[in-house]
Amino acid sequence: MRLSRYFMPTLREAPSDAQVVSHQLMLRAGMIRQEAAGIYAWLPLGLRVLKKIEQIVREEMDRAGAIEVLMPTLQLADLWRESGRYEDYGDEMLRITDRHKRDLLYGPTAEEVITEIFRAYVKSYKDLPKNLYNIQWKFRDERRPRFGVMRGREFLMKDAYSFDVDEAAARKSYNRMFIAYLNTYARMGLNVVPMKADPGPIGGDLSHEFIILADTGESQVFCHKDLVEMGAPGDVDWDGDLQPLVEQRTNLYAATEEMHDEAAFAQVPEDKRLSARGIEVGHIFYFGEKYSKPMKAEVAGPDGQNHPIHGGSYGVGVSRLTGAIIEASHDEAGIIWPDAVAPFGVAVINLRPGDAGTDEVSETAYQALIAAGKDPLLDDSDQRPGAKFAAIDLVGIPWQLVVGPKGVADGTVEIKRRATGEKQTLPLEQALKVICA
RNA sequence: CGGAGUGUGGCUCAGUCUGGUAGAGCACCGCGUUCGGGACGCGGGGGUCGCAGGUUCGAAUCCUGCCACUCCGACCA
Repeated sequence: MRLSRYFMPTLREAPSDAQVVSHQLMLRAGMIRQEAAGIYAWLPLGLRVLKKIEQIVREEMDRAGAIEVLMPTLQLADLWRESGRYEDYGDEMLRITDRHKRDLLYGPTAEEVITEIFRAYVKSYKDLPKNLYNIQWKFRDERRPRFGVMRGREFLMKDAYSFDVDEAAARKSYNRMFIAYLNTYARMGLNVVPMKADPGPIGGDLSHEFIILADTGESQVFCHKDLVEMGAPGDVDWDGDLQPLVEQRTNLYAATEEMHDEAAFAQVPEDKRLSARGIEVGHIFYFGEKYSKPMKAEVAGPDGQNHPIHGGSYGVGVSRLTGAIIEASHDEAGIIWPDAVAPFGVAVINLRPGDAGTDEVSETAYQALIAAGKDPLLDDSDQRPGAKFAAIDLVGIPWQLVVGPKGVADGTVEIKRRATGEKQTLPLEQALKVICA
């Protein structure tokens, strides 16, 4: 992409509405524009990041055996009356009436819809297990939206739903998602810690929040240090026994403030106790027959009788992650994108557009990087060098390849790694090798 | 939903107390000098001062009502 033809409206100063750093940086980098409280338009740069995060989530869901569907944003109120949640959900649910005076709602989640779909087609235990997910916009009319896209009213969520014949089978489905989540966040360059969450009315131990550690996180969290460094399992035998991998994590102490047990935390060796700030970026739970019973999602068992299925649901806040990653990765100059989610892989900065030498070298570099699949942004804009450096630092592109008249005269370019600030002056061929390594 | 605050060009803000021709910086347009970490000079364009009433000869400014947004708290991908 050539910056001169792109739409990347960066701001020198953050709008005063924005208080948290990720929100300020997203506005300054021209990623989003607020249209109403908790409702945002995604501008080209923001959309690129959002799509990359979404794609990572999708790939890891697919790898773990989940199947993608797409459910509507608008749902029938009658379905929610059936599950008993229509009245319970309260003012957070955005209720809509169509021209026929039919009650609709903008989905805050999709247990009802997916259960309706499932029960229409699946009738036998032989068809289980199944895990269906979608990545769709949700709306929750929060009392107080804040923190930019981290607590918007409209947000993009991946929500997966598992269907199993009994609790033991549901636990296996749960474990697959548990591992898939670890892999998902690791690919985004995040340190994530699964923490025991309030299981709600169902009880049991099958509910975890996935928390990334960031100094500006909104909740206080406590955990065993080893969890942070443990890394992700990667590809595993998804049909095998995942319980040991899960227990390797759940056996170590980890809890958010609400679930914190000071006595249990005191059992953790002192040098392993970590008390930090965190942001919730995922939540998984098993809810048994909560929806299948009232909504009659049943399959025939080997005994020939119908049994309600055992369900679980698994959420990832996709739009929230854009903000959360920034909270975890930024400096005074701006955003520092992990390579996997960066809007562009590298910025080629032509310091003197119109100069035959810099134009030629920039163009050569740009074409080579396109060919290498590095998705480059060519800054061919007519601005002073300082402004260009500041803008590219701000938007957080992982690599900068700087083409200036001085370098062209000695046959070199400068490359800079955004995360470390490390600079190298090299002939173009070598610079490209370093970036493409 | 309780408490606090803010609405003035695209962005940051001054002006409001004490009513009297709407301002600055950044951004934008033109010309010139510049050009390796957010340059400088000269000239220019752009604002129903959140909305609606009211007071007044006269309202960004005072009064009333409403709306929007932000922050703190209780609740949440």
